[in-house]
Amino acid sequence: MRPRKKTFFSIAFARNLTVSSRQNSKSNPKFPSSSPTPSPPGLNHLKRDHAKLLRSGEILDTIAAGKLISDIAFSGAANLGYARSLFAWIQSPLNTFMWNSLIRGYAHGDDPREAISLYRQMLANGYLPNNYTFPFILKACTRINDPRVGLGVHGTLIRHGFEDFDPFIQTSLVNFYASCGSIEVAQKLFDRSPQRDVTSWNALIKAYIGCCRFSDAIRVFRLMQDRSNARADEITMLGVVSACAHLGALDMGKWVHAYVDRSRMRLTRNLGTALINMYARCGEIESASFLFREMKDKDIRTWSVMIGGFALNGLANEALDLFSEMQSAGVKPDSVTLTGVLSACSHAGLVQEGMKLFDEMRDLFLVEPTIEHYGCVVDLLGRAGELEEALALIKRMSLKPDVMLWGALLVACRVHKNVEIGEMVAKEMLVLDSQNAGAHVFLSNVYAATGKWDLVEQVRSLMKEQKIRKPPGSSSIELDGVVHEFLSGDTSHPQSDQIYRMLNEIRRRAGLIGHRPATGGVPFDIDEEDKEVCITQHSEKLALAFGLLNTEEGTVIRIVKNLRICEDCHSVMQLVSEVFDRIVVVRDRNRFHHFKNGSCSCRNYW
DNA sequence: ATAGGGTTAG
Repeated sequence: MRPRKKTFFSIAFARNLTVSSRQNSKSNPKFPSSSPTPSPPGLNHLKRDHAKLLRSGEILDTIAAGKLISDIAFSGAANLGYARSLFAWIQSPLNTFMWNSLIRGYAHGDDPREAISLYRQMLANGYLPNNYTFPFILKACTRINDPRVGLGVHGTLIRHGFEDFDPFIQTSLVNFYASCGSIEVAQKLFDRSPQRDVTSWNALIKAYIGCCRFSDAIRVFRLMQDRSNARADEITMLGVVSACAHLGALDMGKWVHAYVDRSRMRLTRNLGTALINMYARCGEIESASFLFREMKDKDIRTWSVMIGGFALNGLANEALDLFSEMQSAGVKPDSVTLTGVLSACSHAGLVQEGMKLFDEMRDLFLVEPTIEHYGCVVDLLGRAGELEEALALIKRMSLKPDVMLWGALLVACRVHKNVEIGEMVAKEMLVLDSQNAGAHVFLSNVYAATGKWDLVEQVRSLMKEQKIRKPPGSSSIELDGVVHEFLSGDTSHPQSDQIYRMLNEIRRRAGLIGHRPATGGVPFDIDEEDKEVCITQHSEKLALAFGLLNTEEGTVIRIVKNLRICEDCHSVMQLVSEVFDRIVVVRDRNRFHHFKNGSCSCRNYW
């Protein structure tokens, strides 16, 4: 704003602004509008409107003043202080619309708690909330980490008679309950919603994704197709594609891709990116790459997803090449991109490249290393056997190590069978999280492997006492669009007898060419999974047998596992790929293993 | 005069 154009009122108000706005409180208190920091976008225009209303006297008109407050409050979080001081200045009676406008602004801003405090003031001052108030305030409630406030708001809206008739409020409630983990309540409220349009369905799909119930998210999508007139839109598809990606459900994912084409939905940048991610997370890296090349406008996410996809599939060189290409294209890598590149290095054992990137992050890419980046590097060093170096890195970093970071080192200690560091790391983890199942299982396995049976008993009884259970190994495999899930030692599947017969057959044929199980007699055995279930019944083996039983010869068998694949399963998969002449693709917690002709794409480095 | 749903990560 040029100084000459300033009106008396805008200057007067700009002063007022410095009192209430945190942003400007550090700049020159006398002439904030001439301070070198640029005004938030649109502020000058709003100040002009404000000045005009003051000159004409229209500021006394409730509707005009309300509109101005609303415009300012929603013009960006930085202007909220301005809106609030105008609100405080208003002489004419306030109204619900003005309160709503401010609450909306704060609900979407940096400090949603302030929306709640305004809402309370509103009620305390005798203003009645209306149907618009509740979506705003519930938005704020989903963003703070305290369900009690939202529960209270729900109570208030019931008292005011707003429950079960307004679809906007109903959807806001679905989001709120989903945000605090009450998916059942969210589902019930959805069921009671009077009209379910595409937004209501999208909210429910997102609710299931939020609690990792991906199959249910897809089930909801199917219900939406079959039982409602709501037409899926781009946001629906983003959710469904994401669910397929998490599940590794390739057939479903392909179907969704075809659906997008068939319904002539535009393949937007977001949807394209989501589909690339889906293909990459289903192990179809060629399809991912093809789609990536097809896409005209890519953003940082598109690049990051593709780089991360190569990393996940163990294609480190492709990831690094694409990283260079991205920079040549003038796209600045962000924190997520670097996570992808570092994990590519870690999966391929490219220690020097990875360390170089890590050292350059701050200065060259202007990305401050986060605990996630440290996680990649600990993984990189640890997997390469440089456990001391990884430990030293954790010790000298300025961030406080979390359980995940120690966990990365623990995994490396297990792989390299390092008891000393491993024991120390497990104990560090238990300090941060005394209930951590992984650390307990590690210790118990270490003590068992080294014959310290009294200590084994101690850990075991402690776990039993505190009801600490490691999540069981689980593998899923998709057949004709249905995802079948197997737990370790599972006998609940209708085909269970056949599956176990097939497992015997696999063992017999593997034995013929010299395979011996990688445990029992092995002196040092500290796998990720509990020893309660025999490794011959690991979930990925059950899924493999199920796949062999139910698919034609030559069909690729795709398995997704929730934990890391164990050594014995890995070698069985290799053997099956040779003996049964099948391509087997396993996505474990960490990465892909593509088995073909008796060997694995990870080259036994994982 | 105002409302609800958004893809990436160890």
